[in-house]
Amino acid sequence: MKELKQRSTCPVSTSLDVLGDKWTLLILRDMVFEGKSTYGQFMQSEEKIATNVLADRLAALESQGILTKTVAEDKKSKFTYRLTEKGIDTIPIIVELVLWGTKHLATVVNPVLLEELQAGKDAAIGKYQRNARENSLS
Amino acid sequence: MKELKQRSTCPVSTSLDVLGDKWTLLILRDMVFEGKSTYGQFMQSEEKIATNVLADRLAALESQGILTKTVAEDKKSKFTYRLTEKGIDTIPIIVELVLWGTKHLATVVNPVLLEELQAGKDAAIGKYQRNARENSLS
DNA sequence: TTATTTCACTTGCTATTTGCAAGTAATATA
DNA sequence: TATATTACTTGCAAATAGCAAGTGAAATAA
Repeated sequence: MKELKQRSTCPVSTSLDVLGDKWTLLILRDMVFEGKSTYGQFMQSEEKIATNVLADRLAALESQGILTKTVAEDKKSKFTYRLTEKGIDTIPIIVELVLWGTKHLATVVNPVLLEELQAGKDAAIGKYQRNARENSLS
Repeated sequence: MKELKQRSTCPVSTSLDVLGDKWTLLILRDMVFEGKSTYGQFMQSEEKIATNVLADRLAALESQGILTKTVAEDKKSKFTYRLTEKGIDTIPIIVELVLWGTKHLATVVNPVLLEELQAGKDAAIGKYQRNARENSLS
Protein backbone atom coordinates (compact mmCIF):
# COMPACT_ATOMS: atom_id res chain seq x y z
CA MET A 1 0.00 0.00 0.00
CA LYS A 2 0.98 3.56 -0.71
CA GLU A 3 2.52 4.49 2.63
CA LEU A 4 2.99 8.00 3.95
CA LYS A 5 6.55 9.25 3.52
CA GLN A 6 6.70 12.83 4.76
CA ARG A 7 9.25 14.81 2.74
CA SER A 8 9.16 17.87 4.99
CA THR A 9 6.95 19.57 7.58
CA CYS A 10 5.50 22.02 5.06
CA PRO A 11 1.70 21.62 4.89
CA VAL A 12 1.64 21.84 1.08
CA SER A 13 4.26 19.12 0.83
CA THR A 14 2.63 16.89 3.44
CA SER A 15 -0.82 17.31 1.91
CA LEU A 16 0.67 16.26 -1.42
CA ASP A 17 2.33 13.26 0.25
CA VAL A 18 -1.24 12.12 1.02
CA LEU A 19 -3.35 13.48 -1.87
CA GLY A 20 -0.81 14.32 -4.58
CA ASP A 21 -1.15 11.54 -7.11
CA LYS A 22 -3.33 11.02 -10.15
CA TRP A 23 -6.07 8.97 -8.50
CA THR A 24 -6.72 9.79 -4.84
CA LEU A 25 -8.61 13.04 -5.44
CA LEU A 26 -10.64 11.42 -8.25
CA ILE A 27 -11.92 8.82 -5.79
CA LEU A 28 -12.86 11.61 -3.40
CA ARG A 29 -14.48 13.55 -6.27
CA ASP A 30 -16.66 10.51 -7.03
CA MET A 31 -17.74 10.31 -3.40
CA VAL A 32 -18.46 14.05 -3.11
CA PHE A 33 -20.08 14.87 -6.45
CA GLU A 34 -21.41 11.50 -7.62
CA GLY A 35 -22.36 10.00 -4.27
CA LYS A 36 -20.35 6.85 -5.00
CA SER A 37 -19.51 4.53 -2.12
CA THR A 38 -18.51 1.09 -3.43
CA TYR A 39 -15.56 -0.45 -5.25
CA GLY A 40 -17.74 -1.30 -8.24
CA GLN A 41 -19.01 2.26 -8.51
CA PHE A 42 -15.48 3.68 -8.43
CA MET A 43 -14.45 1.23 -11.17
CA GLN A 44 -17.15 2.64 -13.46
CA SER A 45 -15.63 6.13 -13.68
CA GLU A 46 -14.60 7.23 -17.15
CA GLU A 47 -10.92 7.61 -16.19
CA LYS A 48 -10.56 3.80 -15.89
CA ILE A 49 -8.51 3.29 -12.75
CA ALA A 50 -6.71 -0.08 -12.56
CA THR A 51 -8.16 -2.53 -10.03
CA ASN A 52 -4.95 -2.84 -8.05
CA VAL A 53 -4.46 0.93 -7.88
CA LEU A 54 -8.05 1.41 -6.67
CA ALA A 55 -7.63 -1.22 -3.97
CA ASP A 56 -4.34 0.36 -2.92
CA ARG A 57 -5.73 3.91 -2.74
CA LEU A 58 -8.86 2.88 -0.83
CA ALA A 59 -6.68 1.09 1.73
CA ALA A 60 -4.38 4.11 2.02
CA LEU A 61 -7.31 6.51 2.41
CA GLU A 62 -8.78 4.31 5.10
CA SER A 63 -5.47 4.00 6.97
CA GLN A 64 -5.09 7.77 6.88
CA GLY A 65 -8.55 8.32 8.33
CA ILE A 66 -9.95 10.03 5.24
CA LEU A 67 -12.64 7.42 4.76
CA THR A 68 -14.18 4.48 6.60
CA LYS A 69 -14.91 1.00 5.26
CA THR A 70 -17.92 -0.95 6.51
CA VAL A 71 -19.91 -3.95 5.30
CA ALA A 72 -22.77 -2.79 3.08
CA GLU A 73 -26.31 -2.84 4.43
CA ASP A 74 -27.80 -4.73 1.49
CA LYS A 75 -25.09 -7.33 0.83
CA LYS A 76 -22.48 -8.92 3.05
CA SER A 77 -20.15 -9.30 0.05
CA LYS A 78 -19.97 -5.54 -0.50
CA PHE A 79 -18.33 -2.70 1.38
CA THR A 80 -19.46 0.87 1.82
CA TYR A 81 -16.86 3.63 1.88
CA ARG A 82 -17.79 6.87 3.62
CA LEU A 83 -15.96 10.16 4.10
CA THR A 84 -14.75 11.18 7.55
CA GLU A 85 -14.53 14.87 8.55
CA LYS A 86 -10.92 14.77 7.34
CA GLY A 87 -12.22 13.59 3.98
CA ILE A 88 -15.07 16.10 3.93
CA ASP A 89 -12.48 18.84 4.49
CA THR A 90 -10.84 18.02 1.14
CA ILE A 91 -13.90 19.38 -0.69
CA PRO A 92 -12.52 22.95 -0.93
CA ILE A 93 -9.37 21.56 -2.59
CA ILE A 94 -11.44 19.64 -5.14
CA VAL A 95 -13.63 22.68 -5.81
CA GLU A 96 -10.56 24.83 -6.50
CA LEU A 97 -9.38 22.18 -8.98
CA VAL A 98 -12.79 22.35 -10.68
CA LEU A 99 -12.56 26.15 -10.92
CA TRP A 100 -8.98 26.18 -12.23
CA GLY A 101 -9.63 23.44 -14.77
CA THR A 102 -12.83 25.10 -15.95
CA LYS A 103 -11.09 28.43 -16.43
CA HIS A 104 -7.79 27.29 -17.97
CA LEU A 105 -8.19 23.83 -19.52
CA ALA A 106 -10.41 22.12 -22.08
CA THR A 107 -13.01 20.56 -19.79
CA VAL A 108 -16.72 19.91 -19.52
CA VAL A 109 -18.36 20.55 -16.17
CA ASN A 110 -21.60 19.18 -14.87
CA PRO A 111 -23.94 22.17 -15.47
CA VAL A 112 -25.66 21.75 -12.11
CA LEU A 113 -22.34 22.09 -10.30
CA LEU A 114 -21.29 24.96 -12.52
CA GLU A 115 -24.44 26.89 -11.64
CA GLU A 116 -24.00 26.21 -7.95
CA LEU A 117 -20.41 27.43 -8.10
CA GLN A 118 -21.35 30.55 -10.03
CA ALA A 119 -24.04 31.32 -7.47
CA GLY A 120 -21.37 31.23 -4.74
CA LYS A 121 -18.35 29.07 -4.04
CA ASP A 122 -18.68 28.94 -0.26
CA ALA A 123 -22.37 28.07 -0.43
CA ALA A 124 -21.64 25.26 -2.91
CA ILE A 125 -18.84 23.88 -0.73
CA GLY A 126 -21.16 24.05 2.28
CA LYS A 127 -23.87 22.16 0.45
CA TYR A 128 -21.60 19.28 -0.58
CA GLN A 129 -20.07 19.13 2.87
CA ARG A 130 -23.50 18.91 4.55
CA ASN A 131 -24.49 16.31 1.98
CA ALA A 132 -21.40 14.21 2.72
CA ARG A 133 -22.06 14.51 6.47
CA GLU A 134 -25.59 13.14 5.98
CA ASN A 135 -24.25 10.17 4.04
CA SER A 136 -21.66 9.50 6.72
CA LEU A 137 -24.46 8.92 9.27
CA SER A 138 -26.41 6.27 7.36
CA MET B 1 9.00 15.69 -20.70
CA LYS B 2 5.84 14.96 -18.81
CA GLU B 3 3.29 15.41 -21.58
CA LEU B 4 -0.40 16.12 -21.10
CA LYS B 5 -2.51 13.01 -21.46
CA GLN B 6 -6.11 13.94 -20.73
CA ARG B 7 -7.94 11.04 -19.13
CA SER B 8 -11.40 12.61 -19.39
CA THR B 9 -13.06 15.99 -19.80
CA CYS B 10 -13.77 16.35 -16.08
CA PRO B 11 -12.07 19.51 -14.75
CA VAL B 12 -10.82 17.75 -11.59
CA SER B 13 -9.28 14.99 -13.69
CA THR B 14 -7.75 17.36 -16.23
CA SER B 15 -6.37 19.67 -13.54
CA LEU B 16 -4.76 16.62 -11.95
CA ASP B 17 -3.33 15.59 -15.34
CA VAL B 18 -1.41 18.89 -15.18
CA LEU B 19 -0.81 19.50 -11.46
CA GLY B 20 -1.39 16.12 -9.83
CA ASP B 21 2.05 14.81 -9.06
CA LYS B 22 4.35 15.15 -6.08
CA TRP B 23 6.47 18.04 -7.37
CA THR B 24 4.63 20.48 -9.65
CA LEU B 25 2.68 22.26 -6.91
CA LEU B 26 5.80 22.45 -4.71
CA ILE B 27 7.59 24.41 -7.45
CA LEU B 28 4.60 26.75 -7.65
CA ARG B 29 4.56 27.02 -3.84
CA ASP B 30 8.20 28.12 -3.90
CA MET B 31 7.40 30.79 -6.48
CA VAL B 32 4.31 32.06 -4.63
CA PHE B 33 5.39 31.96 -1.00
CA GLU B 34 9.18 32.08 -1.21
CA GLY B 35 9.54 34.32 -4.26
CA LYS B 36 11.87 31.81 -5.94
CA SER B 37 12.52 32.16 -9.66
CA THR B 38 15.66 30.21 -10.64
CA TYR B 39 16.65 26.57 -11.02
CA GLY B 40 19.22 26.90 -8.26
CA GLN B 41 16.67 28.35 -5.86
CA PHE B 42 14.21 25.52 -6.54
CA MET B 43 16.99 22.99 -5.92
CA GLN B 44 17.53 24.40 -2.44
CA SER B 45 14.08 23.44 -1.12
CA GLU B 46 14.06 21.02 1.77
CA GLU B 47 12.13 18.33 -0.14
CA LYS B 48 15.20 17.65 -2.36
CA ILE B 49 13.78 17.33 -5.84
CA ALA B 50 16.01 15.42 -8.30
CA THR B 51 17.70 17.58 -10.96
CA ASN B 52 16.14 15.74 -13.89
CA VAL B 53 12.65 15.88 -12.36
CA LEU B 54 13.01 19.64 -11.75
CA ALA B 55 14.15 20.23 -15.34
CA ASP B 56 11.27 18.10 -16.61
CA ARG B 57 8.61 19.86 -14.52
CA LEU B 58 9.86 23.36 -15.40
CA ALA B 59 9.72 22.48 -19.11
CA ALA B 60 6.22 21.03 -18.72
CA LEU B 61 4.99 24.07 -16.77
CA GLU B 62 6.40 26.35 -19.45
CA SER B 63 4.85 24.35 -22.29
CA GLN B 64 1.49 24.48 -20.52
CA GLY B 65 1.66 28.25 -20.15
CA ILE B 66 1.79 28.20 -16.35
CA LEU B 67 5.15 29.94 -16.25
CA THR B 68 7.53 31.75 -18.58
CA LYS B 69 11.29 31.28 -18.93
CA THR B 70 13.54 34.21 -19.78
CA VAL B 71 17.27 34.93 -19.53
CA ALA B 72 18.04 36.50 -16.16
CA GLU B 73 18.76 40.21 -15.97
CA ASP B 74 21.99 39.85 -14.02
CA LYS B 75 23.56 36.83 -15.75
CA LYS B 76 23.22 35.43 -19.24
CA SER B 77 23.88 31.92 -17.90
CA LYS B 78 20.79 31.98 -15.70
CA PHE B 79 17.07 31.85 -16.41
CA THR B 80 14.21 33.53 -14.60
CA TYR B 81 10.92 31.68 -14.25
CA ARG B 82 7.79 33.77 -13.73
CA LEU B 83 4.15 32.85 -13.17
CA THR B 84 1.58 33.61 -15.86
CA GLU B 85 -2.04 34.39 -14.94
CA LYS B 86 -2.75 30.68 -15.37
CA GLY B 87 -0.04 30.03 -12.79
CA ILE B 88 -1.22 32.80 -10.48
CA ASP B 89 -4.67 31.20 -10.55
CA THR B 90 -3.29 28.05 -8.89
CA ILE B 91 -2.75 29.99 -5.66
CA PRO B 92 -6.22 29.16 -4.26
CA ILE B 93 -5.48 25.45 -4.75
CA ILE B 94 -2.17 25.76 -2.91
CA VAL B 95 -3.81 27.73 -0.11
CA GLU B 96 -6.45 25.03 0.36
CA LEU B 97 -3.66 22.45 0.62
CA VAL B 98 -2.01 24.60 3.31
CA LEU B 99 -5.29 24.79 5.24
CA TRP B 100 -6.05 21.07 4.98
CA GLY B 101 -2.52 20.05 5.91
CA THR B 102 -2.44 22.46 8.83
CA LYS B 103 -5.74 21.15 10.18
CA HIS B 104 -5.31 17.42 9.64
CA LEU B 105 -1.62 16.54 9.35
CA ALA B 106 1.57 17.01 11.37
CA THR B 107 2.96 20.14 9.76
CA VAL B 108 4.69 23.39 10.60
CA VAL B 109 3.47 26.52 8.83
CA ASN B 110 5.30 29.77 8.32
CA PRO B 111 3.76 31.89 11.14
CA VAL B 112 3.46 34.96 8.90
CA LEU B 113 1.36 33.01 6.39
CA LEU B 114 -0.67 31.43 9.18
CA GLU B 115 -1.57 34.83 10.56
CA GLU B 116 -2.51 36.15 7.13
CA LEU B 117 -4.74 33.13 6.53
CA GLN B 118 -6.38 33.46 9.93
CA ALA B 119 -7.09 37.11 9.23
CA GLY B 120 -8.96 36.10 6.05
CA LYS B 121 -8.36 33.52 3.33
CA ASP B 122 -9.54 35.61 0.39
CA ALA B 123 -7.47 38.60 1.46
CA ALA B 124 -4.37 36.42 1.81
CA ILE B 125 -4.93 34.84 -1.62
CA GLY B 126 -5.41 38.32 -3.09
CA LYS B 127 -2.18 39.54 -1.54
CA TYR B 128 -0.07 36.69 -2.95
CA GLN B 129 -1.74 37.02 -6.34
CA ARG B 130 -1.01 40.76 -6.51
CA ASN B 131 2.53 40.04 -5.38
CA ALA B 132 3.01 37.44 -8.12
CA ARG B 133 1.61 39.86 -10.69
CA GLU B 134 4.16 42.49 -9.68
CA ASN B 135 6.99 40.00 -10.08
CA SER B 136 5.70 38.98 -13.49
CA LEU B 137 6.20 42.54 -14.77
CA SER B 138 9.85 42.95 -13.81
C1' DT C 1 44.95 35.39 -20.48
C1' DT C 2 44.24 31.24 -18.34
C1' DA C 3 42.21 28.50 -14.56
C1' DT C 4 38.57 27.59 -11.64
C1' DT C 5 33.95 27.91 -10.31
C1' DT C 6 29.07 28.44 -10.94
C1' DC C 7 24.84 27.46 -13.10
C1' DA C 8 21.60 24.94 -15.53
C1' DC C 9 21.00 21.33 -17.06
C1' DT C 10 21.72 16.03 -19.42
C1' DT C 11 22.85 11.18 -19.23
C1' DG C 12 22.83 6.54 -17.58
C1' DC C 13 21.38 3.42 -14.46
C1' DT C 14 18.40 1.52 -10.66
C1' DA C 15 14.25 1.49 -7.96
C1' DT C 16 9.55 2.34 -7.47
C1' DT C 17 4.97 2.99 -9.27
C1' DT C 18 1.45 2.27 -12.65
C1' DG C 19 -1.16 -0.33 -16.02
C1' DC C 20 -3.03 -4.45 -17.93
C1' DA C 21 -4.79 -9.12 -17.93
C1' DA C 22 -5.99 -12.95 -15.62
C1' DG C 23 -7.17 -15.38 -11.43
C1' DT C 24 -9.58 -16.14 -6.83
C1' DA C 25 -12.70 -16.48 -2.90
C1' DA C 26 -16.88 -15.28 -0.69
C1' DT C 27 -21.48 -14.35 -1.28
C1' DA C 28 -25.83 -13.93 -4.03
C1' DT C 29 -29.12 -15.17 -7.53
C1' DA C 30 -31.40 -18.54 -10.91
C1' DT D 1 -26.73 -27.07 -7.58
C1' DA D 2 -24.82 -23.90 -11.20
C1' DT D 3 -23.86 -19.40 -12.65
C1' DA D 4 -22.99 -14.69 -11.68
C1' DT D 5 -21.54 -10.79 -8.95
C1' DT D 6 -18.41 -8.32 -5.99
C1' DA D 7 -14.18 -7.09 -4.27
C1' DC D 8 -10.36 -7.91 -4.52
C1' DT D 9 -5.01 -10.35 -5.50
C1' DT D 10 -1.26 -11.79 -8.44
C1' DG D 11 2.18 -11.56 -12.05
C1' DC D 12 4.42 -9.20 -15.40
C1' DA D 13 5.49 -5.25 -18.61
C1' DA D 14 5.75 -0.28 -19.16
C1' DA D 15 6.33 4.21 -17.38
C1' DT D 16 8.04 7.31 -13.95
C1' DA D 17 11.08 8.80 -10.20
C1' DG D 18 15.49 8.93 -7.83
C1' DC D 19 20.47 9.02 -7.58
C1' DA D 20 25.13 10.00 -9.05
C1' DA D 21 28.07 11.59 -12.28
C1' DG D 22 29.03 14.31 -16.37
C1' DT D 23 28.78 18.46 -19.65
C1' DG D 24 29.07 23.00 -21.68
C1' DA D 25 28.49 27.89 -21.46
C1' DA D 26 29.39 31.86 -18.89
C1' DA D 27 31.24 34.28 -14.89
C1' DT D 28 34.84 35.17 -11.62
C1' DA D 29 39.70 34.81 -9.78
C1' DA D 30 44.62 34.56 -10.40
